[in-house]
Amino acid sequence: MIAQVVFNLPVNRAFDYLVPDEWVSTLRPGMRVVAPFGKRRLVGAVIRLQPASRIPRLKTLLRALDPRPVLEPEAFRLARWLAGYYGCSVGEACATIVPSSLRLRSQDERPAAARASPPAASAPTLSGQQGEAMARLEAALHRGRPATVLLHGVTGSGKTELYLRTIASALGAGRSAIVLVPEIALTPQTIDRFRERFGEEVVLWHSRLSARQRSTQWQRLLEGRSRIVVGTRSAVFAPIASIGVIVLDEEHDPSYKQDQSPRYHAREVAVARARMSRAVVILGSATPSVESYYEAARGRFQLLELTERVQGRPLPRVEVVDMRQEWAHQRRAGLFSTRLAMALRQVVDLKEQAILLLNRRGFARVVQCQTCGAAIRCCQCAVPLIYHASVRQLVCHYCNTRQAIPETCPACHRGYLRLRGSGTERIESELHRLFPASGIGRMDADTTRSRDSHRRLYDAIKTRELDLLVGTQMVAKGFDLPQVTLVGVVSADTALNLPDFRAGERTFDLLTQVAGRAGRGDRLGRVLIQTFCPQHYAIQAACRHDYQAFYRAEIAMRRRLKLPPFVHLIELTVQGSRAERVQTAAEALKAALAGRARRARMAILGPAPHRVARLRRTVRWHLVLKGRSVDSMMRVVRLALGDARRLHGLPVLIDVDPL
DNA sequence: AGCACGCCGACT
DNA sequence: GTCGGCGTGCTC
Repeated sequence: MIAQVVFNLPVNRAFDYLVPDEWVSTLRPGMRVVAPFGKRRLVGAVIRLQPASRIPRLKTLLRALDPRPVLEPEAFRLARWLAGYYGCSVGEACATIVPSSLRLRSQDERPAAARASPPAASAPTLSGQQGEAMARLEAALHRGRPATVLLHGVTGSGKTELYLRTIASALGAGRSAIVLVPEIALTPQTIDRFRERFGEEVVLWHSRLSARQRSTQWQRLLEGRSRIVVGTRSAVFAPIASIGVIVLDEEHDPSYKQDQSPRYHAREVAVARARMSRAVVILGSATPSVESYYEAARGRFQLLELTERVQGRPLPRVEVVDMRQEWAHQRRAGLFSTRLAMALRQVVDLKEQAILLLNRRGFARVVQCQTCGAAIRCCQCAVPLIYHASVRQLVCHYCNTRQAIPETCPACHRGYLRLRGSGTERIESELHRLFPASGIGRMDADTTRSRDSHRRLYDAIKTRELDLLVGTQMVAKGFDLPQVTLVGVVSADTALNLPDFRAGERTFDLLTQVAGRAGRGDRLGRVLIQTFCPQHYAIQAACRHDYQAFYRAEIAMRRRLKLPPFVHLIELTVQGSRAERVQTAAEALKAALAGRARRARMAILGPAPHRVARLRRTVRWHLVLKGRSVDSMMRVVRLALGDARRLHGLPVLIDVDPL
């Protein structure tokens, strides 16, 4: 017998192996095996068994890793879809679904224990609006056809309660559920609510589980002891049968997109998987992605809107501080406008709490020579180094290499270096200067490196150990802090001015989320947004808590510029060590695609140097393809790149629907 | 991806 | 005359 095996390699082919006689009767497609491959031994997945092969001299499989298939036929279908849509090999797709560190512990499989659906412990009564939405969700769930529902509800409108009830209903019908959250550490409250309601039925599933934890969870799912998976994006692949519902909470969150190959989006995978299992996808958000809202507007997704807040608490008052005027009057651009400084003073005097947002870490963004104007850049990446006062070093935010600040300018050897531009560390030190008696904390990637550090900071605010918290976007998410009465956005322009067509969407989302942190207690919250572009629609709409206004302006811009959701983009990046070779390959890639561009109805933009043109000494050029159909564009890409995804010997990275 | 083979430049 | 750079091609 011959086994066709795929490997976790950028080679979209299966390889044939002889199956040792001893396991002819036990080997099944979907099991992982160890196979000799050139001089190496690799773990691969058996995709097919057949009597013969066209390959003359076959090698023999070394051993099987699994007593039973870890990839069910449904998982294979998902793997094929993943490979087809995102342009990876079937082997890479299989490895994404079943990380090979995964081991099954025991061999016996007991049938799933029949259970009564759990008691709906302390389920609050629904508002009228929630009730109507619930009826629609029930209907969608029991129709037995795949569907996607976009649940658009302002913060505090009770989306989680609807997830819980839909899942209870699915369990009652003998089906299971997957709940995706952007990040475990940032959503402890959501997870607690699932635990409270469903207890042992819930397993946590995320990429940082140890091999042991993962195998325990796997076992629980396999035995049917747990039928709800809660986890981050990789949980969309959780090995769970007869799915009834897949929830994506905060569906607009960019962390649902994987940043390494295959660069899948959990939302797209969820929709594809739901289609295969006739399940319902619930996309929940207060600020839906433009893509999802557009799908809802054209009727591909069902739209459920929750406009009322459950406890009827008013949304906070949001004010824009026009920094242009501040500049005109003060003849300087301080970190805090007069209005923000006064508001902070008031918070401190009244012994309330405030959160400050600045979406940049470090102390100074640029270290620039006063004489020749050169900024100090990373020697491996084409980006300026960021000064971190906490470690007194210059840090590259791309490759993380560090160095001390030189005495004089390394370019002209004369100039005096100046720190320009602000990050969270500078805000923190400014707060210490202004409010020496207050407890001041900082929350960013640098202070939340260790395990639990996020929770510790959160607890410190909750217990009033801290009065003022400054941080990057992570302060905008998930917190429920009743004593916070003021939220200050130090600069709304940092997100707005990114060279990215989603800048407006990011800004609206960020401002809406952070505004939701103010006034969750009895006192009315106040939000101050500092900006040099007070008229921008994203800022204006965020001030009025008006998603519709934002969406109308944004979708008009997307339509006019032919951007997603009106087209799909595919980004192709060529990398290599030698600049000329990379550029030549990128141009050759364009030429290879150009001949078929018209038939695939796609436009080719570039080639151009990548936004970060050099990363860890690797030069990068990219092309962007624009077209209505990913399938037809990917067909052309596959023809141009061949099986190995290389051009002129250089690897080409494929990013479908880049963020 | 990794590994070998092969073909041209600077060293003992 | 060899060591080693990377460009090319293959792995059942």
